[in-house]
Amino acid sequence: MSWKKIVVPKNELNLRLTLLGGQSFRWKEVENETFIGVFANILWKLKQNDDSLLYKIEGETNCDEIYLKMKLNTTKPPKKAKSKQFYEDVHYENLLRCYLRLDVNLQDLCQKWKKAHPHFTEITNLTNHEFLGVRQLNQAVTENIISFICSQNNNIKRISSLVSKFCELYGTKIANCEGDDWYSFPNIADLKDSKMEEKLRASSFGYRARYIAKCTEEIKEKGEIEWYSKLQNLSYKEAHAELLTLTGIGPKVADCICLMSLGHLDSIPVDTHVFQIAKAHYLPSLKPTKSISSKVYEEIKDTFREIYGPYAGWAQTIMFCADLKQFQMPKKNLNTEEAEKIQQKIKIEVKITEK
DNA sequence: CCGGGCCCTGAGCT
DNA sequence: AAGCTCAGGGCCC
Repeated sequence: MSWKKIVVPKNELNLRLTLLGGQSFRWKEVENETFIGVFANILWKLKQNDDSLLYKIEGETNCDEIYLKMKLNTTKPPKKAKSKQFYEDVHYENLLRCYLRLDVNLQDLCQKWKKAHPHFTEITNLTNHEFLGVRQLNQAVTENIISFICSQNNNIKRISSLVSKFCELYGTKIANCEGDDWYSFPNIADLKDSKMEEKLRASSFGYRARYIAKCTEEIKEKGEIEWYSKLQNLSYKEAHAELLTLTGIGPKVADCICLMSLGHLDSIPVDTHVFQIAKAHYLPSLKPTKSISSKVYEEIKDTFREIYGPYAGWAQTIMFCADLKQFQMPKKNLNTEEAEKIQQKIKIEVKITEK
């Protein structure tokens, strides 16, 4: 298959930050500006040029029906297609549009957010606007849950290795590409394994092994897709409360799941990092503590929601990404003169946006 | 409610 | 070189 394209201006999409910024842990940069990874049981290669997103299918197993049903409200791609090729292209393009939420106009949202609070203007200017292209991915629920159980007390690099280990253990091999074997992310039905906890411990999941083993069992009992669909249709608050009943899922991970795979885009995952951002720019009265109390947690969520509105979670993802160490501009490159110029520019823009 | 100790692991620092 | 802290938390008391 050759490269196919979807027209998307560059300011609507920053592929690297979107795929590698800690939302999903399944993407890898294989060569300059080309990314490879799996969703919906399909192995994708993605890259960008000036006005388009380019994609190429490197392999697939049976398409993930749960993903299709939950996200596109169908179990099969449409059959009216003129030819097989046409039918496939429409199918893949729809999936990719869905995964990247290309139906949402991000530039419009960013304009609103800039007006909503000077901090948003500040980070986008300081980082040369590249973070405005960070999109909120629409991920598979099971993958999202397990990935973020792995994320606790952990860093992106190790989370990625745990997630890919999990797929090797329980997923189906899709293809070998660029020297790596790529596997599907298993659904709950693929996880019939009474020895899961000890296997995961042996693969260095640590105490998360027990959480994953219990949690997946609990999801099975709740009915997996029926339960997921219910969570999608509930209000954010109700869905969040339901998720807290699962072993290994606390307030922060529940918010990640609401935001990243259940379509509750006003959900704000508050971790230590977001706490720091909140303290620095929104709630200076916050006192530094070792753990975030539920009262403070709610206060931070409410504050962001009030300022940024129904897509507040997406705004938070952009702020989080801009704050991630691995994406920060090296400060050495900015001499004081340049830094001052930028500061001046921000002040002017802030004044404009305040009006 | 709140705060603290504990849980696994590996990287980075001292 | 061993020991420390820290990293997108959660559970239990």
